[in-house]
Amino acid sequence: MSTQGRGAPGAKRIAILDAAIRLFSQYGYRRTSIDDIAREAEVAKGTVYLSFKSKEEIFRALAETLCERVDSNVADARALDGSIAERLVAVLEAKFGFFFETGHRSAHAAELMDSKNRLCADLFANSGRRYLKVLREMIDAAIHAGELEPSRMDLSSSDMAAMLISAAHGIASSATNKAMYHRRLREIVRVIVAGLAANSVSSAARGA
Amino acid sequence: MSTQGRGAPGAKRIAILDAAIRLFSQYGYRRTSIDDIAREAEVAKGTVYLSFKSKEEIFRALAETLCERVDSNVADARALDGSIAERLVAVLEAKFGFFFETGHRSAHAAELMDSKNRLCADLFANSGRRYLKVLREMIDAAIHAGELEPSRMDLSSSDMAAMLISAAHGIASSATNKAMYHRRLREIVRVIVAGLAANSVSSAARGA
Amino acid sequence: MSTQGRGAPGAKRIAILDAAIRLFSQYGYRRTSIDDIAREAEVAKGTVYLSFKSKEEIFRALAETLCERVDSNVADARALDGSIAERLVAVLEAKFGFFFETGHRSAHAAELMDSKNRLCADLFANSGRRYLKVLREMIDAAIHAGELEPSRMDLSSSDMAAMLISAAHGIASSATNKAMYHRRLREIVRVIVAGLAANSVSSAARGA
Amino acid sequence: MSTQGRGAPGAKRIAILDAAIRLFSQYGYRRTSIDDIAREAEVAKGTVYLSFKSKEEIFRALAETLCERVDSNVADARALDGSIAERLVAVLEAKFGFFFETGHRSAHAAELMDSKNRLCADLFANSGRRYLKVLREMIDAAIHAGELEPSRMDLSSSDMAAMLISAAHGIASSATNKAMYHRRLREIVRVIVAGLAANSVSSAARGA
DNA sequence: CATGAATGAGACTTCATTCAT
DNA sequence: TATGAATGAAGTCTCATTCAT
Repeated sequence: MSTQGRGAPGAKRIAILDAAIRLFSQYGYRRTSIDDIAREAEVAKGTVYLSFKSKEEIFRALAETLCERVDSNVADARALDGSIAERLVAVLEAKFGFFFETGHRSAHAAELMDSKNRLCADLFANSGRRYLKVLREMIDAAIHAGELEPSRMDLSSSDMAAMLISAAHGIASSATNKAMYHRRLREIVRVIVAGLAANSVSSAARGA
Repeated sequence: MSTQGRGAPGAKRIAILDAAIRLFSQYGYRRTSIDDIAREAEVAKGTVYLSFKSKEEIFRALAETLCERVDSNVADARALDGSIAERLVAVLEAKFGFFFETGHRSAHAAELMDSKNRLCADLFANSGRRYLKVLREMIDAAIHAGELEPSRMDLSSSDMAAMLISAAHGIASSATNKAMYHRRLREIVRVIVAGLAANSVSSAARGA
Repeated sequence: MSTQGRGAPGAKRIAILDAAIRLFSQYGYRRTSIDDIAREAEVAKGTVYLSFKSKEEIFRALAETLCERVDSNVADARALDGSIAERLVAVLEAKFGFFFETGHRSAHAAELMDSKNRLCADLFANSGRRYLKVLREMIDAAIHAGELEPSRMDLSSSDMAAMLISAAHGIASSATNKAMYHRRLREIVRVIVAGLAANSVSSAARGA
Repeated sequence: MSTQGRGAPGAKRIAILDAAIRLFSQYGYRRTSIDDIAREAEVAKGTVYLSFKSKEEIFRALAETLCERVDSNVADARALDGSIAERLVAVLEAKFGFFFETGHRSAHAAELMDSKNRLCADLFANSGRRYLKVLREMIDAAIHAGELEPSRMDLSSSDMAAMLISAAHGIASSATNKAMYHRRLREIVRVIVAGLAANSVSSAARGA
């Protein structure tokens, strides 16, 4: 703390955000006190209030950072090559993978991105809308390319997108580490794609 | 002394649990105070401590009650007739439907059944294991009956069971009311069943 | 504290108010912490919040009590006999005498009744209006009785009432104990009455 | 190093004092933070501590300045011509008029000159003594000149001086602007002078 | 059994003061 | 001389838990 001096501007702010995401993830928002955050960030309690007006604002800042990173990850993932299933997995993982960033699924990570969260409902609602659009466009493209045909099950591309999001979300709740999450996500996406493939007689379904 | 005996023994206890589940669902565990619960249950604050040693114990008792009800619901649902997809939907809804019991998804209902919850991890772990077994048995039966063939996608019946649970869980997070939940659950179960059907050429896939 | 048990209902509330008025008088509102009040009242900090929702509410309750007592004192004083000067002194002392109730003028007592105080401006404004009316009525009666004639100095009975209030207020600021206050108040009232007597040739002015 | 020397030495100190008196007057001592003062003075917070050792010292410096200005104003006022009443009004206004310097009575100006203020009790005590002496000398001169005769009401010239001070002080508490203050001060001084005139049969009292 | 007044640890936030640059 | 980031004591308020009645 003393060693960095005026080192990087905003270094303290970042240290505080880092500490906050660690603690919020592990203990939840309410169980994490400003004192805890300050101690973890190795700054004084008052220092926290130089960068953030309130505890809620720390949360919002975290949420913003998260949304930005997710948007960026999603854009990268979307540009990858591969089968529609592979690409969907990549894009879904880009959004939900951060749950496991610290190595294993953190008990309260979900709280951070709970779209019902009153502290940043607007933020996540916007991010969610953008994301849904991305998925829908990918699915529409795959429909045109003859890879998918959700209408066979009376589903629109929006329905399918929502289904994939729910599935990825649900898996994040039960997986305990990134590898497990990745495997299960791949499995369910493959199954859903198989279920909604253009003619399920082809490809994976038939195996031949 | 005067009021006692009037109701069934444990009437107060039940009133407290009822109040607690209402309040926890709506406001969350931390934001609900013992005072709130006592007021909602129309007993004195001290009375709460006659039935429960601590706030955490109220939570555990609630969790136990919930698990029992889920077990009972699941047993009922399992006895129903119908296609494998229909029966799976019924059994999944028996477990996750309580999210919407009050009419619409309560903001904090998930918290109550978060298997990561330190307050009753053991409880939910056991309940979850029992439930997984039920699903696996249903799936195994369907495999024997030639309705399902998850191995075609390199999945065991356990894998498929876990996949369905994740899917149901994920949908509960995004649906906002029971009707929406039911529709989406049916959709994803049908898609998964289609993807893992014995020969996907048959049934839903082919339509014949 | 333990000895009074359920003794008098509201006993704690009164103890807290007593402590508060002592401390506010001596140290001022801002310099007195809730902890101080609780310690002085010999209750726990939380106990204070059973009777009062906030520190401001303690202040308001104090102000209300004060206003009521002043109103009552004023009504009593008004009923007394004596010369107009004597009766005015009594009525003025009924309102401003509490400054010295604890024996000597408390450093911050004025703050409690500062009509500019945002915490109870309404309270004091009303009390002040009632009080001004009382004085005006007394003065009007004395004018009709031929004892006073403020119009000789181009003053209305309202002007004279305001003048007396200011005088009493100003004296309260400089006197250091009740005896001194009483003496000075009598002096200035006698002088003002002399200055505004019906014909200043008479009575006190002439001495004959 | 670069900016220094640009202004007069002590320019910053004066800017800080100016800012402080503005803010203390408007918000009171406790509600005004060093940050506020620094911002209002357009210097950095640390700079405040180059000129003043503590917040209290700012207050003391302000009080000193105020006392000096009052002394100077009083000396000027004393030199004016006019009746004894007019001269007393001028001298009283010289001391108490600053309450309204900003146009209207500032909510917390009184706090600055509260003689009970522990931060500068000595300062104000001395200033007060000097001021009392001035008034007493004026009154003594008027007594010799046959204009006043407080002894008729058993008052010394000191008593009369204290009475005038209290009156002026009390009026400052109730007046809301300079015009109102001036009018009321004139009224009460005229009444007091009438009450203590050499022979109240004369002058204003008789009108003839 | 039932009550609710009482407790006190602990939460969030403010702000006078210091100090490395 | 000037800066402003950093500090931490202190303040207001909440709430799980206890206990005398």
